[in-house]
Amino acid sequence: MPHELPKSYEPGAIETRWAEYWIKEKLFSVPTPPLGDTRPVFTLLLPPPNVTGRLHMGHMLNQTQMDIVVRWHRMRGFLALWLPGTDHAGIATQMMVERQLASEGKKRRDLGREKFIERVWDWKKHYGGAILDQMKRLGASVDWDREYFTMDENLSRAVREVFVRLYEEGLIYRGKYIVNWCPRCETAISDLEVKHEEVPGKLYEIRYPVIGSRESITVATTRPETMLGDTAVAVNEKDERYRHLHGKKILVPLMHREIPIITDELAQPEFGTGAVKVTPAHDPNDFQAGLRHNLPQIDVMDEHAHMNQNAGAYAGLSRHAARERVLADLKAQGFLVGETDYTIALGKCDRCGTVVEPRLSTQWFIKIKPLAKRAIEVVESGEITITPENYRQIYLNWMNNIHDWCISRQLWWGHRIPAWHCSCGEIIVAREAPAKCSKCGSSKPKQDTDVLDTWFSSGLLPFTTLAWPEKTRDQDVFYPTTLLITAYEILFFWVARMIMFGCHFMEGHKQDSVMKKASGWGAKKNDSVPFRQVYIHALVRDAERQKMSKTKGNVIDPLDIILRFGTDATRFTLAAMAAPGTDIAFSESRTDGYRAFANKIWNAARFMFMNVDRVDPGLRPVEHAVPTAGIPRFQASALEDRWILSRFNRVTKEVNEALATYRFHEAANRIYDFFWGEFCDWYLELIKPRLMSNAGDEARTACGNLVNLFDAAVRLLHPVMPFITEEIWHAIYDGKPPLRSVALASYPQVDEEQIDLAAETEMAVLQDLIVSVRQLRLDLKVEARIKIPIELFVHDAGTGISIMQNEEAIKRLAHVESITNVEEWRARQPPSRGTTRFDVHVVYERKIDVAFERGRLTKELEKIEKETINNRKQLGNDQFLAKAPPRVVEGLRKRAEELSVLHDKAKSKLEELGR
RNA sequence: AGGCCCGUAGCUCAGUUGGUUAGAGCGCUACCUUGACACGGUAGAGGUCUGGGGUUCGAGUCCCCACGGGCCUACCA
Repeated sequence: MPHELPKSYEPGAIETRWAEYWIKEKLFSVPTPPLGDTRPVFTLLLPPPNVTGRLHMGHMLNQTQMDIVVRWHRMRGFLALWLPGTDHAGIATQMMVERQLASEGKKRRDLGREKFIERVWDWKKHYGGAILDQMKRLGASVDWDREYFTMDENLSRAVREVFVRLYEEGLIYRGKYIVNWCPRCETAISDLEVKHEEVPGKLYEIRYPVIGSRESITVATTRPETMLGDTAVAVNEKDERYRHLHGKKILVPLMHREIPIITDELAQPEFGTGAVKVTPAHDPNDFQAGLRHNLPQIDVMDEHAHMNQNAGAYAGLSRHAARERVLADLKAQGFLVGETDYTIALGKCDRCGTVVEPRLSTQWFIKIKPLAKRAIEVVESGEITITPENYRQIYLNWMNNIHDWCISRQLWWGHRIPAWHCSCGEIIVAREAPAKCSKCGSSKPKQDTDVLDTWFSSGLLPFTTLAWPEKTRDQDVFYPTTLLITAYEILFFWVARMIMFGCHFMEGHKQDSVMKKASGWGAKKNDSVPFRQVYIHALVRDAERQKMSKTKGNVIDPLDIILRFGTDATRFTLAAMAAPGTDIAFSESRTDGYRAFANKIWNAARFMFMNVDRVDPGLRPVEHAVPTAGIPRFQASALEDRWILSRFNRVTKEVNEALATYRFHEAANRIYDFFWGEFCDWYLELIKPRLMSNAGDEARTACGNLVNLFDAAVRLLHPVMPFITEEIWHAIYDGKPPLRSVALASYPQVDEEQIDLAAETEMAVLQDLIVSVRQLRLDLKVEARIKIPIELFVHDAGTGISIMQNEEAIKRLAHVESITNVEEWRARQPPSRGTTRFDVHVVYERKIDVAFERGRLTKELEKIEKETINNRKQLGNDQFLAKAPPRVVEGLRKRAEELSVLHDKAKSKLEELGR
């Protein structure tokens, strides 16, 4: 038998099968389009997950949204390129391999740099692909032929090129500054990689004796151990209390070092004692003050944050131990004069949680202001739009306060800085290793040992993945990328840096003008931007709204959810909950509900096939390879046909609009309501008699409509639920589809001609009637099997005709034996119901529950009266009539009439009961 | 310190520019194995939209304050 679908919906088997098929068939591979191609183009760069990563809910949400958008564009005829790849993740990957080594009792230095890097590549080969394999399970429609890794040779070459150019332009410099240092990772990290945490601490007051006087000056500090490196004490010039001490010298307790008292704005009279110790080698503010006053920089710690020989007697102690010892000694010698509780914003390494140490060291930096300038302009001018809009301001605020970016890392794994140091002191920055020093001619310049911050290379991806610095056809077509969908967390890390680099290195770039225009970007002036739109997605929290974290143990594993409910249901959940700007509290009950939705679709399909196979086994939908409006071959004769066709078109319109504005939840909900609430609940029920009919072509036509409608609905849903729709779509064509995948079929578009307001209104009245009778039946506790007669009064001829024409449907769906037209008063006899269009009375011998019915009616009447009061108040208000739009006033007037009718009915029925 | 977001039915969430009667899923209640589906069908109960002011003809929606919850940015010791 054709069209066979298993009896029950089992997502697991279906999904793995299609996921493999899509990859095997290279369905989503996009070859370079030829010159003269006029198609619209859509490019999306996958935010590269870490090679060390495992799929989490954030990825899942991110990828679901991207896949929806990409599939939608592809089905609308766009040349849709989605570029996948992974990030080499310097610190994380190095940590991973170091851990592996540790289990063998080895350290990275035992192996040496080269061997270590070999190990990392080994590791990458074995475990690095995990997250991409997981992506494949999600059905992500990426172009696997273009998969990249940030350490690939071509991308590495581009990184060197960028570094050299920036250096030559004076935008990269090297210098000795205070940087954030992670003593565990043994590397510098950028400001962004430091996470601040408020912890209770103490503010210590230490007395420094003034030389040549009996006086002393008291400073406040949260880090007493750094006093060992103090080279001054600062007071504010305006502070009268210390005026007499200007120019005096003081003695650093414990170290017996003479240091000056300086006047500097660093010291604020209101805070603490108004005097502050200055430790240029251990605090960024003090560092700046030190430069202003030409103070010595005494570094008292080593790279592990242990005290060094400059710390005198404290050498060898950890910073924590040193603090204890220093405090004890100060106390013993009478220098510690106070300690108060104080909340400290402690900086910790984002990666490993170790307390970061501000450390004086020589690093490479990017002078960021010149790059930021253009990155601000393109957002301000709207060349790049950011959704939701509040992130635009956040971006601009950050950009306007940006600091230079430390890009060197003391790691082994990463892009090694293309600078060579000669013994003569010369530094040669070059694309390839120089044979000899350009200054002294020495033949052995050594390459800088540092590597670049991982974000340095990922910031280049929008163009380096398109062959930059070469100029290629791909670049002309696919750059700028169209959209970036990502998490707020990396707005600064990544998004901002891509914008800066893109605007800088792609300046003057022009996208293929025909394709640009076809894609809808004709009005955009700037093609140097890395993307035209940014969509920031929500954070996925657990059902209790808590942020998921490993330490809390509340992490929801998407693969586990997928295993239990299917990928389609999981995707649908995330889409349906993804209202822009709001976090998602993921709840399994929702996913469970959407699995039921998938099951509903499944069974509706089985029902369709059952009928098709009986009526016309060769029946196939009209092929829709090219975008067509509405459902052209749908033969709308009966009311329900016109109605469902209209509803389909309306929903199609809404879904397309929702997707265009990233309102994923709206798109998902529209489809859900349509498919279940309208198509299954009403349409299928209404056409059952015709499907079963033996008369002429009736069943054949009904089947034809059904198949064409179902096919269109499947295409409408496909971007959100790719697997079940693929399965059913192939089944519709009995395994011999006109295209290799529904993903290549066209996306439904609205045909305004097929929107039929009259049919929708007429249908609504019928639904009201059927529901009214059903309500009465339940109120009267009529047994389900029993059919009952109803008596009806209609208020207008149109309704009368409509009810007559659809008599059989009413009888069947409301379980009615006969319909008799009666006078109004009779139709209002309890038990009855009514709307402004009709009154219906149910003929049933059993007495109604008078008390219950009275209660119900009283409640109804109250509601009507309440609304009536409100309604009259408004209509009686001249201001309202004068100022409100006519549409609203008209609506209220119409409602007033309805209310009066409804009021009379309820009232008279109540009186009826009273008798 | 500055900024952002949230508080709507028992639970999880919608509610685009302020406009008529505030919605969905899950859960709950009653009835139903009607020939696709019990992962189902039919109907129902359940909300003074956190509280208090204000703007407006009109506020869940805009403004202010308070309370509660979350997040981000920041070099004040």
